[in-house]
Amino acid sequence: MQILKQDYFLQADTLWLAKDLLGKILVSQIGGTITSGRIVETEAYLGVADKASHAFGGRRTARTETMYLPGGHAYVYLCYGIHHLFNIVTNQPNIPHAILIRGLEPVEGIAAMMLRRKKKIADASLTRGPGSLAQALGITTRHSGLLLTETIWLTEGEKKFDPGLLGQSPRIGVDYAAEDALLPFRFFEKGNAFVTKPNR
DNA sequence: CAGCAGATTGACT
DNA sequence: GTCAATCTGCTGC
Repeated sequence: MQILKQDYFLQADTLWLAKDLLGKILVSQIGGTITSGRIVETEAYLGVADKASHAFGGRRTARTETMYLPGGHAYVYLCYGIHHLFNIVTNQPNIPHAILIRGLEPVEGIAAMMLRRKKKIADASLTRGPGSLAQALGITTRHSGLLLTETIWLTEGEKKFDPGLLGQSPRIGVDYAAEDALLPFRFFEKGNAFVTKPNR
């Protein structure tokens, strides 16, 4: 399977990238195990001008510093003190855009995912939601700042994403972002069980 | 330095 | 439907 190179993540249109990532495969090789899934839900965060972004207004902290790296790096942060949320840094250096991966359809290593998620049944909750899929793939904050080449990387999907199934909506959980909370920067595959609600 | 809210999830009423 | 879990970083005393 063709690995996506860093050039792909350096291009400037983060909204286009968020759409284009649907159908691509996210792979991790952590603890000697390969786990992977097909991306079915993303959200774009447009850096300094976006009130919902951690980098709004050019904010820099130890946590957000990785978003200022060139596209193609991982940005992982802890939410509510418990959940590790995986983002892909996009765009040129010092433009802190990122794309949050919110839903995955499992492809490889389902048994390993079930162990990590402490689940006896492989239902949609295995990799639905940003905290869930990061746990299933073994991704934590210690992977933040890694280039997406060896431990975590992306490949082209087996089949092309069907544009007729593209759904678009405001982002989830960003009500605090005032008028930017209404921006339709969430993209998903309509009707897919591994998309958080609303999924139509 | 205390208080609070957050790009969430899962357990429980 | 409600609510607790618990780390990061912002606000204000």
